[in-house]
Amino acid sequence: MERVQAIRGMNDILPDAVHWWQMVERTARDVLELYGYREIRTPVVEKLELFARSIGESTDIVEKEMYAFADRKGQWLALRPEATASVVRAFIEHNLQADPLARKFYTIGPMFRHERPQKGRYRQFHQIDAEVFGIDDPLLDAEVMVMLCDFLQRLGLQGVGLHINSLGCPRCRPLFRDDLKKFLHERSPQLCPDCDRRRHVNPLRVFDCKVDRCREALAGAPELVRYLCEDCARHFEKVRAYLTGLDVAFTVDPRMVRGLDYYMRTTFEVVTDRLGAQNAVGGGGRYDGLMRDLGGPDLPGIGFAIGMERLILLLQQGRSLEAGAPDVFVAVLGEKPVLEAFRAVQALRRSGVAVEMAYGGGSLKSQMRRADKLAAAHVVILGEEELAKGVAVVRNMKEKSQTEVSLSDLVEYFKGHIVSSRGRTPGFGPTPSSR
RNA sequence: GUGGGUGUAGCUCAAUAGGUCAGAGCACUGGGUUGUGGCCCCAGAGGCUGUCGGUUCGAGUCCGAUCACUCACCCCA
Repeated sequence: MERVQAIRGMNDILPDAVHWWQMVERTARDVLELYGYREIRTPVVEKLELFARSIGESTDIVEKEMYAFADRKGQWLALRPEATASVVRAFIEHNLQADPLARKFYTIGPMFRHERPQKGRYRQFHQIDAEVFGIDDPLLDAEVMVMLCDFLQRLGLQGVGLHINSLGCPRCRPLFRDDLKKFLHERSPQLCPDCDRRRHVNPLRVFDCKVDRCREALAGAPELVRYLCEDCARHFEKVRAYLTGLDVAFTVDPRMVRGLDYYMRTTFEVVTDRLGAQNAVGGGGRYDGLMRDLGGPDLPGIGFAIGMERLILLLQQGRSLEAGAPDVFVAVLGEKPVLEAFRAVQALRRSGVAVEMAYGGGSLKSQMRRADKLAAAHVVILGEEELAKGVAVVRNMKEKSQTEVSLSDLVEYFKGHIVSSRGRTPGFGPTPSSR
């Protein structure tokens, strides 16, 4: 029989990996809510037009990477390739500007892009996405980046850098664009075919080109920073000053351009050199004209997205997350203690201790083996002798020590002895709970 | 979308120049064992060698296609 397989580039996340996802999501929610962000959930499918208008008709995402299709009534829809457009759409649609609490949003979920799969790049991938509307103070730009760094640090992520740039605004960018076009026109013969095409549709993107020939040809090209209008220049300056003031390390990368048309002024990326070609772990920027362009109020906006697959790939390079192992394994010897053992197991579970037991009994040896395979931290042994005395033998598997504990004190005992709790990452220090 | 590499049990890998070739280790299940695990011993389960087609008396081994994975381009999170 031929078997049905998952779609190319769309992956199952198996139980072994799910712990990482939960840990990352939990940390993200903790941090985001600390900064005043509230969760919003929008549909995975939207009208195609929404993305065409926001991301840009001539971007690669819209031109050749979207999962677009007509539904049964012939309406053009698309699987969302990113989250910003949907969040902005929802904000406009529900008139959220009337709600003073509705300024900072986050959403976590799957995005879809039809690209050739590669390490850290999949057709269904997941993003943690944050958006803020209605504030144009550069203080916010800095805060957004500080939060991003805080989050990554909380996860213990190593080897990443923050790159920032300013793309100017509709007032100053056209000047630069024109000069750049002129420059590219002159250098046209030296450019690779891709760039020669790009210089017409989206000239800024030639800066992204990795072909040596192009990079050489670009030497002496006009630099965006020099074209920034007074407002943009001051804005950018303040962003940098705030970041420096908060001891956030960053690099100004004048050649960093983003692939979505809506970005302006501040843009930033968190990059790594440990993921091969997919070096961006997270990225975002300001998009002050977007909400107006989508038919809403003229409110500024800024946001970023983090690629969860990439993030988890990086985290897994560093260390292993021990999860799924029970804190305690209860071994029962003989028939009589079974009920008492079951009651103890339940009491422990209800107090937050993860407990497993041997179904079907068996020799102590076989139960110990079972406990070992499950990597239980402690084994509680309850046999007829112990039952008669009202105690249980508690063995610490790591230290190979054991003591007798009164059955009524078991819960108390483990509250003080559980070291590894679910979902925590060893070595990172405890993840503070939000409550 | 373009180019390179790979594809044998859950995992890591064997299988002389096409000819008992479908194997091993780990993991898994049961037992050795009615009171102290990780070792050891025994047994068991698990693959129509990614799939389809071709060459051949005969293909895991050669050829083609296809699918998947992977790396790079491209793109971006």
